[in-house]
Amino acid sequence: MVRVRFAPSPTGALHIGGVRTALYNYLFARAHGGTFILRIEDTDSGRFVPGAEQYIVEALKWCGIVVDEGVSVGGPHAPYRQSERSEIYLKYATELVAKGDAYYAFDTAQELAALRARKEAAGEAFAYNFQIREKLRTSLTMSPGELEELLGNGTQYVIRYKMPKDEQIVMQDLIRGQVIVNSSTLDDKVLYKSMDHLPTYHLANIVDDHLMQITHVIRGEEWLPSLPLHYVLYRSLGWSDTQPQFAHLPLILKPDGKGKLSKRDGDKLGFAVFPLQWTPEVGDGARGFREDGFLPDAFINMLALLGWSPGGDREIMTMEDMVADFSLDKVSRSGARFDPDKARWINAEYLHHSSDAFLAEYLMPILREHHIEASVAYVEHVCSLVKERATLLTDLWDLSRFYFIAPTEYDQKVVAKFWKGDNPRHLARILEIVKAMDTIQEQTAQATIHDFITQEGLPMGGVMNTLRLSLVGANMGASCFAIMETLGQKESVQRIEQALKILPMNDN
RNA sequence: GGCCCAUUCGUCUAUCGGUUAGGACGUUAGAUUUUCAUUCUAGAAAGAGGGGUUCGACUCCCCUAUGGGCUACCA
Repeated sequence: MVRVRFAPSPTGALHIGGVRTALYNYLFARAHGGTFILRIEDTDSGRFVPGAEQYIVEALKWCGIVVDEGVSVGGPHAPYRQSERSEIYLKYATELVAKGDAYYAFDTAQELAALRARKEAAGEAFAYNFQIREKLRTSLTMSPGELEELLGNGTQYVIRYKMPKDEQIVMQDLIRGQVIVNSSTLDDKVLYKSMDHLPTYHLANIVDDHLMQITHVIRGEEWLPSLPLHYVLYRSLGWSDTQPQFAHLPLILKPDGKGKLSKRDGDKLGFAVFPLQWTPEVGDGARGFREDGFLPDAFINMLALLGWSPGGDREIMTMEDMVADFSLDKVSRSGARFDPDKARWINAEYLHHSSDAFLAEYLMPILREHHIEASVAYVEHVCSLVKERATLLTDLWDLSRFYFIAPTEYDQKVVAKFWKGDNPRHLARILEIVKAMDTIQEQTAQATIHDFITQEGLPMGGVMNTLRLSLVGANMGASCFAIMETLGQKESVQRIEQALKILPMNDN
C-alpha cells in the first residue's frame, strides 16, 4: 500500500516548486491507489509565519490536489503538525544517545561561531565531525557524573548524531539510481535543538515517516545531500528494513537558469511564482497564478510538464490523464527552467476549450462590479465570441467590455487611419441600411452590406473598419456582423450615429 | 574550498546502441481574415569537449568543462 506525504514548512507562501512536489506526490499516490498525506513541518519556531499553513491548504485545494490524510482532514496518525508531536521526538533522540549513536553537546552558539571563524581565517571549512567532536564539550568525553550534573542544572544542550567515520553509504534513488557517499565527508548534525526544544527536520522527518508508515519519499533535490544522514538514522533506529524509498526531484530554475526559482523572480518577471495571491500580516505580498487569470487545470498541467513527460508528444492533459501515465522513472534528472510563455500558451489552450457557461460564471461578478446588468445567456454568447482571443481569464473583461458599454472614446490610431476621406459618408449610408433592418442576423446582414459595398464600388476595408470603429471604438473583436447581431439593431444604430456625431465628418 | 547531482534546438522535452534526432513553446516567412485574435502551412534551430567500450554511440564507462544543490540549534 503506497503512502506518500507532502511535508512543507509554514514559512510563507508555497511557491510553484513546492506545489509541483505536492503534485508529483499526489499523482504517484493516485497512480498506485495510495494515500496522499499532508504534514506540516513547523519545527523551526523562529521561521513560523501565521497564515502560511492555511495558504498551503487553500493552494492545494485550488489545484485540485485532494488530501486524504493530514492537517485539515485528520486521520489515524494525527496530529499531523510536528509542533503538536514534540514529545514524541525527544524519546528517539535519547534512545540514540543510549545506543551510542548520538551524544549531548554543550557548545554555545558563540563558541561555535568562534570556532567557525578561526577555521575560515585559516582558509579551511569548519565541520562538526569525528575530527573535532572529542575536543569539544560533549557527553562523549565527560564522566557520567559530570554529564548528569550539566543535564540536571538546566545547562543548554543539543543532541548530535555521531556520524560514523569512513563508511561508504550506499543509497538508492528512484530517479537517480545508486548514490554513494563516504561518511567522513559528513558532519554531526543536530537532531534536537536546545533553543525551542524541538527536533530538527532530519529527526522529525525520519520519525514521522516511520510512524506514519510512509512508503515513498518524493521531495526536491535540495534534500539529496542529507539522504546519507537519513539512511544512517533509519539504521540507528532499527528501521532500515521498513524505510521508505526515495525520489529526489529536479529543481525548478529561474528562466535564465541561474539558480532556484524564488519569490523575487516573480517580481522581476512580472509573473506569478505562487499559485495564490499571498498577503501576509507583515512583510511583502506576492501575486498568484489564480489572480493573474490562470485556470487551475492549466496551472497543474504546466507544472507537471516541468520535469516530467508522459513520453511521446502529449502535452495537454487532465489530472486523470496524468495519473494514468505518471511514473517516477519518467521524471527527468536535470533542473527545469520555468517558462512564462509556455505557461501562458497552456492556459490559452484551456481557456479556448472552456465552456461558455464556465467563462460566463467568471465574468458575471466582474460585470456586476461595473454595474452592468446582463442576462446569463447574453454573457455566455459574448464569451463564445471573445474566448479564442483570450490568454488569461483576466483578459475577458477587456475583450468584452464593448459588448456591454458603447465606446466613449475612439482609438486615435484607428481614427487617423480610417476616419478620413469619404469613409464617414459611406458609413452614413451603411447606417441607413442598418436602420431599415428589423433585426440583425449575422449572415443576412453581411450579405446585404457586402453586396451594397461591392455594387457601389466602395472600398471594403475602409468602410468595414470605419463601421468597426463606430461599434467597438477600436480595431478588435469578432466579425462586425456578429457584433451587430449580438448588440441588436437598436444599439448598433445608436453606436453608428454616435460615432458620426462625435467624430469629425470629414477632413477636406 | 569540500561533498553531491546534472548536461539533446533559445526553453520544456521524446529517444531507453542502429532514427533524415521527433514534438511543443518562442521565433521567422506565408495563407486565411474588413480588424484583433484564432486556425493552417512552411522554415531556421540541438546531442558541451576529449578519450574509451562496441561492427555501430545522443544513448554505456572515464576525464575535463559548465550549470545547479548542499555545506545552520532552516526546512
